[in-house]
Amino acid sequence: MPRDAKPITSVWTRPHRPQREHLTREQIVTATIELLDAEGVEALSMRKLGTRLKAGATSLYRHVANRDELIQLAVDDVFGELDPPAAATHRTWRTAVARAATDLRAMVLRHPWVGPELGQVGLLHVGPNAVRMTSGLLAQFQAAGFPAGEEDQAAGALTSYVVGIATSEAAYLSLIARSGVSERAWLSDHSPDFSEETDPRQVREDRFAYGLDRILDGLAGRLTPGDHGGSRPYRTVTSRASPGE
Amino acid sequence: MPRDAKPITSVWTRPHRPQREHLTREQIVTATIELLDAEGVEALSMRKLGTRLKAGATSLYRHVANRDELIQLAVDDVFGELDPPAAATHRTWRTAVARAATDLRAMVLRHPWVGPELGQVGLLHVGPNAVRMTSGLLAQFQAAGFPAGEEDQAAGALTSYVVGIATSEAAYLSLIARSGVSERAWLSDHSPDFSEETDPRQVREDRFAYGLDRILDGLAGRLTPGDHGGSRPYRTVTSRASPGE
DNA sequence: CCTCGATGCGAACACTGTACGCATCGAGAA
DNA sequence: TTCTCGATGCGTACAGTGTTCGCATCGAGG
Repeated sequence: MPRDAKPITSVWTRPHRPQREHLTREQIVTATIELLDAEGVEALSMRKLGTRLKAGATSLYRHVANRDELIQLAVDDVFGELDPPAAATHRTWRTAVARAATDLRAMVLRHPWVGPELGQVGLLHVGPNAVRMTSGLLAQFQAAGFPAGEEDQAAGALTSYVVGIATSEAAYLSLIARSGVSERAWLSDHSPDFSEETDPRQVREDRFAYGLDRILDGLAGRLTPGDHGGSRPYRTVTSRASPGE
Repeated sequence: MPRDAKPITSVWTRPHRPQREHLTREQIVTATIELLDAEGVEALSMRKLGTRLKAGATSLYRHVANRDELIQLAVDDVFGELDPPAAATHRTWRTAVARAATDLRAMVLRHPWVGPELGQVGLLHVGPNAVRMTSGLLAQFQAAGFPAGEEDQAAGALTSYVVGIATSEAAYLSLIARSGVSERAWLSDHSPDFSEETDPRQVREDRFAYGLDRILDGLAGRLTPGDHGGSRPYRTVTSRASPGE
């Protein structure tokens, strides 16, 4: 023990009680999600998060490598809110898939920051909860009896649509929320042809349901009753020169 | 003029030549897009942008209000790369729409930062170029002869899918690019079942085409030859308790 | 009781967006 | 020509960021 120590603070002013109940990764992630939900991703700072947890900012780094990693953890955590997609059969696949899609949309709307974040990190390398969700969905398409190797593409198409529309919905809602008025008030201010009678929330839900049903229609066309795994070509129109990458 | 001025730098050291060819908003936006394409949205800083333009960082604020506004301008600018969707008829709508979708995907892949940014700001309030694109698409659906009031939802469903899948594709590609290896090498390292013969780019294009064709199939189901504007109910499966908002 | 790894955290560093005020410009007025 | 005045460039400064480092303190195991 070096004796040339020169304590500026006396022994008595020095804090003594336990520095802190130990932090947990779970606690941190939970607090992160709260903060993200409340103030958005730009407003998330390690120091703010620290004080919210009654801890020093740099203490968080004992449990989490990065701000980025922290956000990834938060993303995967909210995927845990979705209960694993129900098992389906050839007869019930459509309802099951529609339900999973609706749940996913609701989750993205509950956490408006999730959409953009998914777009920065990709859906695959997100974490166990996200994986559980996507593979559950895949299982539903397999149970539906899609041609071999096509289940992937079907599931991917569906999630792309859901995440895409829900993300833009969430952005729109956050924009309105930040302006402080109700959606209805905002619409009658900004949209010339908006009837006071229509329920904007219902409109959004109908839009979502419309697209969802069209996709399910299109996918159903790849199924014939009793056809389990036959192979037909599916390219009809598309495919052109490849985009610059 | 106060005479208590105390110039530290002598008159001779003071710069004299024209401070700068005047900056333009266009120049700034172009440089912004270059920087965003090259290094991503996190790496965009006003100072870096300034030096790249051989200008002081704070000079930019004479032409642009915000970093955020700057990014919005960049987003709208890249929408200008898309030529306005071609006019379509009842017979040609499918090819026309497919082409617009493919172009949009290519644009998002060229500028990987666009997807997430769209998810933060919403597609509508982005700018004239984006508006031109969406209304061009809408016109194609109108020409196709969709039931009245349904063109909106059709166009929205399609763009949601395209933006959704292209954004996640772009994120995946950026991830690989940052790791420094080719997509093929990355896949054979990270994906257990990956045959060396398959062309990963083709796979992605097929996935995109598959989903696109399914949506177009589903939408086509709402059209009957000669049916221009009749009204049928479209809800089949969906609609449940509304999500928490 | 002592030791030692795990944990908390204050201080510091490099960097960010941006407000402010001054210096300088160039076009039009006198 | 000379003067003026709005537009433009930019140096400085401030509050805030993520993250590293090293020390202080803890609590479990010998």
